[in-house]
Amino acid sequence: MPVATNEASTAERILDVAEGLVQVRGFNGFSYAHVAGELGITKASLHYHFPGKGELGEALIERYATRFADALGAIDRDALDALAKLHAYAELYSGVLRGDRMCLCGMLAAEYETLPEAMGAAIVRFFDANEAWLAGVLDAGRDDGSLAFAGKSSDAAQTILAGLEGAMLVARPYHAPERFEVAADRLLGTFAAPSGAPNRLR
Amino acid sequence: MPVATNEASTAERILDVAEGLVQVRGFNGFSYAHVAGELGITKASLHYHFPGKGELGEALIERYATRFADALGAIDRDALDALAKLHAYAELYSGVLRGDRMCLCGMLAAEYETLPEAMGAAIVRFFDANEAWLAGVLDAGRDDGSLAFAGKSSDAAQTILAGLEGAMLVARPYHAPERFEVAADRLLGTFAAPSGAPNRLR
DNA sequence: GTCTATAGGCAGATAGAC
DNA sequence: GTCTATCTGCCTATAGAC
Repeated sequence: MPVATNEASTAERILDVAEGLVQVRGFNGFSYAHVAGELGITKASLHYHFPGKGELGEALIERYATRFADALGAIDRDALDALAKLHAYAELYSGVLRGDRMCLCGMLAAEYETLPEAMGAAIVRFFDANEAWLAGVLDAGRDDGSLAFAGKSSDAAQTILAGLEGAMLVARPYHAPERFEVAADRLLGTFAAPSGAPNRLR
Repeated sequence: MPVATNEASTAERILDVAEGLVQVRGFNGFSYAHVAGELGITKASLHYHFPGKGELGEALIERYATRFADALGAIDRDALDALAKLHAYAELYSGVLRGDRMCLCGMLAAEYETLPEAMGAAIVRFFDANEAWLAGVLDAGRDDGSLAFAGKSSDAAQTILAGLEGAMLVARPYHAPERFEVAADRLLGTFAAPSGAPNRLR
């Protein structure tokens, strides 16, 4: 069992730097030289930890998806009402954008056609997991009357995911995170029940 | 004055091929070699028409924006009601996606941080023009009662643009254009006036 | 685990012949 | 306008010493 320490492992630090680079510049816009330079090690050392760029990319998505799933679990544990959960979800994106970054998987979705198959599959799994969580929140909210919307919750979940990813995408060229907030609030506002309070009769 | 002909000029054919490559693979995912190969000419010839990749990129956005503006003008001339105009606007995106392409400027927005300044500025102008047109349609629709929404029309326009760009971005990894339709219809549905008919009292 | 050294390929770009 | 030939630089990746 490894001893607990404040120092992150080299592999973790590589992932940290690479993650930032991909979220800002894209998978085709960063290189081993970028990562090695920022870490003060050589390109050859990177290949010891991640044999190729594809494997590094897979590890990046894997870790990002796990961290995201943990954040969704934390939102669930806070026992907020459905609308507050949706806003907490949007706040996750907001934090990413304030770091001048795009969602990792949103960025990779743009480059999808140039990526190794394994990375593409991992991206789809990330979106699926997010939509499943959103659909659960939407169903619960409609059941207790705190949310109001027509149609399938899975369709609504797709709309929310797409809206938030798009809001990040468009906000970045403006260097204006508030553009994201405006679009996110509007989007989520369309799901609030008219009364504003849960309907206790259902 | 040049004689009219069915043959596109070499510069135009370069733009055609490069446009497709950027919309599928991104600006950092295509090369002069790709374009030259598909056209059956050499890389050196490309440099005669476009001195550098940056200039080619600028020309790409310029032409794309002009074509988009023309399409918006055509929608205006069809004298549809506001909601129909919004759906016609979404249909523009739909057509791009059915060609397995991302919106050119949506793709470039992801890569924004790696692009020459002139390209970045042109991308912002594209988004600005789209939002201005959308805001005009939204204002007109609210005035004649065919649309209903709260807040500033410019904020609503941002939400629509972001939602459609995001819906394209997320739909592509699924190779499922219908995912776009679902999100787009839901998004635009939130702007329809409750009665469905124009309010003649305003 | 990290290094030096290097391979082999592809990138964007230029000079100059035709 | 398009070509051949070439340059320089960066890319991913590997071999092998320490």
